[in-house]
Amino acid sequence: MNIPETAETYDVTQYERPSVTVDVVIFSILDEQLKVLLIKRKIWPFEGMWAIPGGFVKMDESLEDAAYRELAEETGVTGESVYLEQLYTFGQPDRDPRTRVITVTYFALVSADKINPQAADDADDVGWFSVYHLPPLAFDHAEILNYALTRLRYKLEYSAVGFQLLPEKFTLRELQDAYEIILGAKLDKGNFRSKLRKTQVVEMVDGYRDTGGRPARMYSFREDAVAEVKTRRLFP
Amino acid sequence: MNIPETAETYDVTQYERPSVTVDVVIFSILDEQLKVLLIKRKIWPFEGMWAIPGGFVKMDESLEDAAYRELAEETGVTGESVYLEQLYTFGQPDRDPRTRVITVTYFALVSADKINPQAADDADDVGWFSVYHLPPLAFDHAEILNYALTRLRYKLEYSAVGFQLLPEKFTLRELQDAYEIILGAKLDKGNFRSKLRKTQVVEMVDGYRDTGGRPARMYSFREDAVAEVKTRRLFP
DNA sequence: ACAAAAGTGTTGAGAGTACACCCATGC
DNA sequence: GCATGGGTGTACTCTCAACACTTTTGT
Repeated sequence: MNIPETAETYDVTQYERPSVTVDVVIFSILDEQLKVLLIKRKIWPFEGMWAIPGGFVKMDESLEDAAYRELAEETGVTGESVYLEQLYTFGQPDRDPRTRVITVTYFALVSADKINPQAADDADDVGWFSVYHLPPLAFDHAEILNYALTRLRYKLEYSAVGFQLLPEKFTLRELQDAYEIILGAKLDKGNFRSKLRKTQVVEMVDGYRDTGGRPARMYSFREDAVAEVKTRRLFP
Repeated sequence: MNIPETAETYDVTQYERPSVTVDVVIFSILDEQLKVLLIKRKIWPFEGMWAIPGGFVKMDESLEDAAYRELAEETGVTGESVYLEQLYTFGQPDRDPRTRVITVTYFALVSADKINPQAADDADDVGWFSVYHLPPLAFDHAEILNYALTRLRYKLEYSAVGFQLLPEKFTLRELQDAYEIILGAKLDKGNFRSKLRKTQVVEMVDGYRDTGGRPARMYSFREDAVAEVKTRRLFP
């Protein structure tokens, strides 16, 4: 071709097109561990290996709709009761041996009590894995998962997305446990609670949870709360 | 079709594919203002309107390579002397009237002294616009630009990307000016400098710049510096 | 000497952190 | 009573932010 390389001068429909998929890294807290949902591939390539759930974007659906669709197909969770955020787009030319596939990845936080396991076609082919004990993954999915985990931890530190992993009502200890599980570090109980009070992101609701000792008050997340903290500036 | 909706069971090559483009929001500081590079469209749709530079992703190049290519085509700037970061992927089904086009957007920071204007084909069709006085933009490019600006400001507050907008050697006043221009706020000279000293991201180099008063020492960015600040946590 | 811009120091308020202490329940 | 876990308070340290001050040049 001796037409200048300014793309826009071509007929857009003539271009060779890559495939586009949406992959969703679904996190939840199960058995006191941060887990991620994986599905076992049944076909070539990477047959029999575990992979992040995903699928092709339909021509008339938005990327976000496609992500919600994948989420619903695998967990049975629908609507706005989940946190869903676009993560990154991976597009190395050789990441899929079949053809050029560009994948737009999302990450989702789902509370364990909302998951509907029978939604998935076949139990044997769907599994929740601890993020610390992952099987070998298909494609570049290990890289994607690693990226998602980094983002989750980062996000957790300056916003209140952690609540999305808990049921409607929870105790402060349960909330702190969730944070400790994800961050992989112990937090100070007193400081955790005092800051929580100052930010006013939770409110006390009726009911107590029986534990080994004194019963714990139940709390719920305040929808109207400003759930972001002012970021510490590098330069003042 | 009565095959289950699990995408992977189909032949991947049979799927109808969207077009994929890469758009690059290129920022620089010119005339003491934060400016963005736009190009005037010559063809339908949005003929004659200004747009963010971009083009189709070739089948054998990575997304990042495509972004670097666009950057080089419009500014003449090549290699690692620019800051380039993936921003977000926009894919509303109706964002381009011609066909389904999914665009992976990047944002770039280029120092004014590196820009090579004659690289662009035609001067009339390329322009630097203040981010505060933008013309109407094609497609959803206003939304993209707005998103890029938010990210730039955000990024600036907790990392040292601001240096990418300055020449190799600069005075601390020039650095502070750059920050003030982008953030749209006055900063305290003393605090700016003392924090800069603590973070050790710049080092004094030979030479002085003549100003109205006492000559200013020249500084340069330290490549080995840790240019990220610990983010303030929502919960301790 | 004075203006102009570079460059440094001080100080009070508020955030971060470690840790100790009190409270309510079951056995 | 005592073990267990819930819940609060205190005191020290460090960062943040406003502002005053000193230094070096040109005219």
